[in-house]
Amino acid sequence: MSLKYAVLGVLDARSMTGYELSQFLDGSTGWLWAANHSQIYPLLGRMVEQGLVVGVDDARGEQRRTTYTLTDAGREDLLGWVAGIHPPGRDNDAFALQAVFLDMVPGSSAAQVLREYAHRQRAAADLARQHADQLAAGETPLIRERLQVRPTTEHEAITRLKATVFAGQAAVATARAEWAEAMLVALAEVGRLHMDA
Amino acid sequence: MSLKYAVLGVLDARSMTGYELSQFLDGSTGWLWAANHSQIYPLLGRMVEQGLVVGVDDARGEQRRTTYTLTDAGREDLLGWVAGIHPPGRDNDAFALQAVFLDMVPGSSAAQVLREYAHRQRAAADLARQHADQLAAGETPLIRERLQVRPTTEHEAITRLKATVFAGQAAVATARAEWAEAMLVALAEVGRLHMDA
DNA sequence: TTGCACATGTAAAATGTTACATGATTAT
DNA sequence: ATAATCATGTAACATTTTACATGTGCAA
Repeated sequence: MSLKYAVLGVLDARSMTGYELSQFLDGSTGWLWAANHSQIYPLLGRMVEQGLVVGVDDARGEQRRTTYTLTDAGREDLLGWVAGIHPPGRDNDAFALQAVFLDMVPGSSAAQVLREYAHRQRAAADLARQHADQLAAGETPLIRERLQVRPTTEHEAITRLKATVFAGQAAVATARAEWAEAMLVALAEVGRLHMDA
Repeated sequence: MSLKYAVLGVLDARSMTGYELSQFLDGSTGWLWAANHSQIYPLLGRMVEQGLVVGVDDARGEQRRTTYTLTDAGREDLLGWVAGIHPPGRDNDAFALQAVFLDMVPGSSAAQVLREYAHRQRAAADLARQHADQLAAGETPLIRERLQVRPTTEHEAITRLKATVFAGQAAVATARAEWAEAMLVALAEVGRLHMDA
């Protein structure tokens, strides 16, 4: 269900083609929801059927393409979801699972796993912090479009709230990195559980 | 793939029936991987075929049941996975997605969503902290069985590492709760974005 | 005797990933 | 010309959730 609202939420800022949407959601942008284009194209079709978006054929030369725009019904659906309280999704964490068995393997392997994870989480935290800063400066690809339809008096509040979301993501990623680093410290202090040689 | 290793990892501590396993993984225990019994029974069948576990028929009266035990091949598979570095899984976070659109709805709704989330994360953090404490005291359902097959000199190191895993989970959940609380503060400071009346 | 815990499965649907497939446009 | 980017889809597979389905053992 969340993918649907990720799409509606992006289209609320501005109309896009399926291709633009799939780039936005392809994971490399560090945005909040990642999905493949193979999920997005069929979903857009279903959403058109449901009247949540309209697709306007907008060919450039021979290159066919469709630009999707949020309808009032789509916006209503989005607002209902955003205001609602939803049951928590699964929070299965593959790293935690691996970490709890790390005492079974040589200390050098365990340390490698932990360092790699910590490194990735630090990188994720940096990305999120950058995003928060860009948002606060009004430099993200969508924030200007979003603000255009809102009263100027609200602009500061809106950017502040959105920036807090990404700052929070950064804080969580940092907590995760510190977690792995705490395990590295524990590993070093107690000495190698298994001889490496 | 992770479910497979969650099962192997539990069976490494002690043999269990499918029912016991599915209770262990049913989410209410606050363990690291949750799954339904409808996933576990077929998986156990496949794992028997692959020689990772053996199932011993162990009927109690007329009540049929099968107890599964890790094989050497199963343990080897587990150790290989634990020592390896794996690509990060999806970290799509439905709360973050909802949070970034919270400026679109009345402040009272937004505040409710944030309070509910913060409350849940505090509860999750408490559970993880409790688990860490129980682990350190050797009181979790599996830690004693696990330690039985390990030299006494390693016991402290093993429990310390495992406790750190759950302490880390608690820290991450706390970071998430603080995230939501930071958004509540931002919401209050900038005033209601929408009039509630 | 009724309900709960034990015990094991299958089926259908939703969701997500990887691979396959095609063609147009633009920059080098 | 040729490679990268734009643009849109389908197919196969894996994973997860929800529902359906059955039967035993035990305690109130």
